[in-house]
Amino acid sequence: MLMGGHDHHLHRGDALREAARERLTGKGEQWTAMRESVFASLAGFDRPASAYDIAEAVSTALGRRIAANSVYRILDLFVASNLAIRVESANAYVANQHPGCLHDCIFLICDTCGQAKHIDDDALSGGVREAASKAGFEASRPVIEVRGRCGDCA
Amino acid sequence: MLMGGHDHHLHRGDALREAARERLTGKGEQWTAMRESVFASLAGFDRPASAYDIAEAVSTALGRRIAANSVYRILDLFVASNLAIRVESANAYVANQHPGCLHDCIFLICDTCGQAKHIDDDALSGGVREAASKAGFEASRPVIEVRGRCGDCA
DNA sequence: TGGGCGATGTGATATTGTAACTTCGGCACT
DNA sequence: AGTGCCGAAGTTACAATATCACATCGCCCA
Repeated sequence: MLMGGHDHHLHRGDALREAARERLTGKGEQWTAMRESVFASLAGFDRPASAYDIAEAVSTALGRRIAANSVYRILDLFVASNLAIRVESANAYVANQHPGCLHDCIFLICDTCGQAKHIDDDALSGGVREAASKAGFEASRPVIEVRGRCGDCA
Repeated sequence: MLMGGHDHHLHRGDALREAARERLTGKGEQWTAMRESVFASLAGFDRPASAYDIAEAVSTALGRRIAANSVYRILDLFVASNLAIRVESANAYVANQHPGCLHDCIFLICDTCGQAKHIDDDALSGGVREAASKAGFEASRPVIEVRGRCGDCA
């Protein structure tokens, strides 16, 4: 799972949830039961999940109906806090595996199975930022995604 | 408007429409009045336009109601034929200024004014494809977009 | 005790995207 | 001319995604 000699702060399961909690509380935000549920649900998917997917999963987990807009609120917070990343070309979200580090991530999304692989390549993303800058553009959020077919589905 | 010594096949107005027509007919597809209207409308926007924006513009231009799903059908065809490109992070479309050439384009989308600037950088997009390939992924459609603030809005 | 405030609940609605089926119009063949 | 085919476009319905406005709850604290 490790890419390109990049081995810091990669979390799973409880450790990931704990890292997320620390990250959020470190920014002065609360780590509530609802937020924990949403994060756990998001992290439990093996592919990008829509807000509605998450709403349904959380509803099942908690045994009561959670509306999508509550999930959106929390996802927006997560994205702003780098706990989650929005996959634009899939209208969906994934949990960030290393919430403490800022990266412009690159996603490889399989059109066949729907799985998304996350890679970091600071040279590439830096190049994109630089190209934007050269065009007189102040880049705040690069979106680099590749649609195609993953190795398993090839 | 020209970027990086890239000066081929850049069209505007009637010339662009003509290039689009040739491209489409060259692929064995028809260039109908409806498709021409949709293309003209799309090309007339100075920023990415949603299918509904286009449906409304075409409806006004033709004096009768055109449903969004008709526009979607045509936009899908345009995208498949490289006459238009979908801006994933904006759920919108732009006309391709040089429909004859295949590029993995890069869009700089201003969060303030909504304008999108199109740049080509084959080194960058090639790097993205290569990175995907190294990860065992068969890239069919890279999506490289940068959200931020344009020079005019800075 | 009650006022402020952030988080969440709730209902409504807007926007974006698809599906299924019908109708239209040209074209080839008879 | 009549007939059948086929792609384009029309029409209706619906699904999926996203936002808005406002009510409520719990907590801190003045």
